[in-house]
Amino acid sequence: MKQYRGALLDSELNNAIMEKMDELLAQLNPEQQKAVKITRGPILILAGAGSGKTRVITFRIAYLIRSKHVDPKNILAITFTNKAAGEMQSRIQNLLGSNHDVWIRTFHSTCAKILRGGAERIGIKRNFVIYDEYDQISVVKECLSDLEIDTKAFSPAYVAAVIDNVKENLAPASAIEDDTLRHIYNLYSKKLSEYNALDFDDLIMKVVELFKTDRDILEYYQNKFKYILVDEYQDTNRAQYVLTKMLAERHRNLCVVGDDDQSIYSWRGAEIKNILDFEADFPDTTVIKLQQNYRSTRRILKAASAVVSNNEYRKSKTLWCDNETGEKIVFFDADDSYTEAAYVARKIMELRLKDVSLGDIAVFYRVNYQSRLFEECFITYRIPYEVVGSLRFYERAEIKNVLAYLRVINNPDDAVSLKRIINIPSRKIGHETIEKITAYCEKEGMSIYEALHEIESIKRINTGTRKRIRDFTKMMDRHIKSQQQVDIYELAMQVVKDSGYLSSLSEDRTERDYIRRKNVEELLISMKDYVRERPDATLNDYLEEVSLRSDIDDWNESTERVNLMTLHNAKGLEFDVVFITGFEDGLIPHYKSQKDPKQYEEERRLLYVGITRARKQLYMTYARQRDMFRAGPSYTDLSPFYDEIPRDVMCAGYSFD
DNA sequence: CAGGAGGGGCTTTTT
DNA sequence: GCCCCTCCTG
Repeated sequence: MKQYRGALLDSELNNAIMEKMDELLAQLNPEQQKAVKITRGPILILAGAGSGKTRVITFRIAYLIRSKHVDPKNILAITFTNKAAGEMQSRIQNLLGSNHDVWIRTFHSTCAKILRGGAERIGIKRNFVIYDEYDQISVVKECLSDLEIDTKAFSPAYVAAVIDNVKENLAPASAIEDDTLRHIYNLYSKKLSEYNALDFDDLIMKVVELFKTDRDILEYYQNKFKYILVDEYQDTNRAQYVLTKMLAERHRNLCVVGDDDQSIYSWRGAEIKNILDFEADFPDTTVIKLQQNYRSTRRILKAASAVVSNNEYRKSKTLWCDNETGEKIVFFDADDSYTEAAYVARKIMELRLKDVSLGDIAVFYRVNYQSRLFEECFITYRIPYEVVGSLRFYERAEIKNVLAYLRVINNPDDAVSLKRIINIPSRKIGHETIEKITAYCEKEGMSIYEALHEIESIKRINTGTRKRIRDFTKMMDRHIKSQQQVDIYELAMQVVKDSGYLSSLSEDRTERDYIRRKNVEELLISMKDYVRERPDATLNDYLEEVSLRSDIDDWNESTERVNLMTLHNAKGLEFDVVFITGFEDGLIPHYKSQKDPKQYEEERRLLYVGITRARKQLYMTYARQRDMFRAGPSYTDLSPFYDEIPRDVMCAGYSFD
């Protein structure tokens, strides 16, 4: 009887869900419906800007679960940022009205999670640390100095780029033709494994390695992920492509979504050919093109299409729309960058009087340092603003210092972090001492942290220094022990107090130190929140999350503030009013991208991305003079892309005085 | 041997 | 403008 009632309720519930699903599907155009309903086999969804992509993806996942009764555990959805993942997570939750176990993650966090489970299989310890680009540069510098290579001949940044390139393409070290670079690469790899650290690209590469080494693990994930969806497919690199292919091989229910016109990460190894060649890779692919734009006015769309149509290397498609004609694009030709900023500020004041919400306005620029002028100007005009990016919170020195302490506690082999904090605050343990310890490590084949415990056996260190090292080591050992007993917030609190770091920041009276202290406090508060939200999380979990967090993730959309960000950060977002600033030759396109035609086309796509973010009104500004930091003001030329925008959708902005 | 002071260098975009 | 490296001082 009971069972019968249950079944009845279930079927009622099901009917309600099916009705709701039908209702949802009715909101979609025929192409979008196809994109939701074709669930089997490989599918390529070419989703033009503003074509309702996010909606299609979320409906698709809801449809799989509700209408096709797919277990949420069997779905993997890959997004470009954690923020996009979080948004998708909550949208699906809203659609389904309950929690679900769909894996919605970035490539990097997916891989980190897989490695936490099976890394030991390929000789990586479970508590590995993830190195960001600055940590990576530190290791490269160590390598260069160990090998006595002049940093002028091989700049650390260049070497890091070579290393990334090799890994992004899953190439073996032997593929590096230059002997010196190959040696550096090998030493770099050796150091990372000694430090029990992985860099960003390792996360992907090591998972591929793991899958090749252990068929059982691969099969486990192949069976787990019966349905795979990859968003922003145009921005995947070779390693990510191989990984995706491995995972999808068994069930072949792979849906990739992207827009070749919005591929803007080739410099990070992204291969636009992954999306262009998808049909060749999977011959039975269903191709769906979403070409109706629901976002922008006709004029904005016309400008965007005209610009991008100058690219050779693309799948041909035409975006169209039913939307309003809209206002003309306003182009403002400023005498210099200060006038440009003032123009933007005064326009924003004007918009504000017309009841445009500040949160619906965005200012885009090509490079982060352009934000400074706008910030200064907005402060004088009392315009609330928020900078997304630039000085990233987790990359600030004081934040990295605190995290470095925690990283060492979590993984004492992490030499980069250990060297970072051993003399912060000053304990009078300097370079010379570190050098001696490192030499000892080499000889004895141990980690620095181990060597610190044998400090008495290391020669030529004076007694005072020895004592200070003993004190430091004892303190760290204490924290390593107490790690299990207290939560992350408590631990961090103890560490910043015990190490003297917090008081070292409090002693100084400069404005900067005050800001630093505030930042550390902010970090501690965020840890408290983290502990409250995820009481079971380990220190390792926390550090991983922080390493993979980008700052667009923390950005809060609904605030009443003007949004300032780079064109790259603007991807995936939309605003009523958009300002594209610095519309100059050398910035858009960036001067470093002018020689290579492929890169030049990418700059055009970047502009395309910027233009298509605007719903109602677009402003573009150009400064005839711009301060190139030290060299004083220099004269600029208008962007060559200016001529690609049809004259009839544009008009000149006026100056205010 | 640590750490401050001063000079040279360079800055695209970021998971 | 700022950061990093090097050299010199204490």
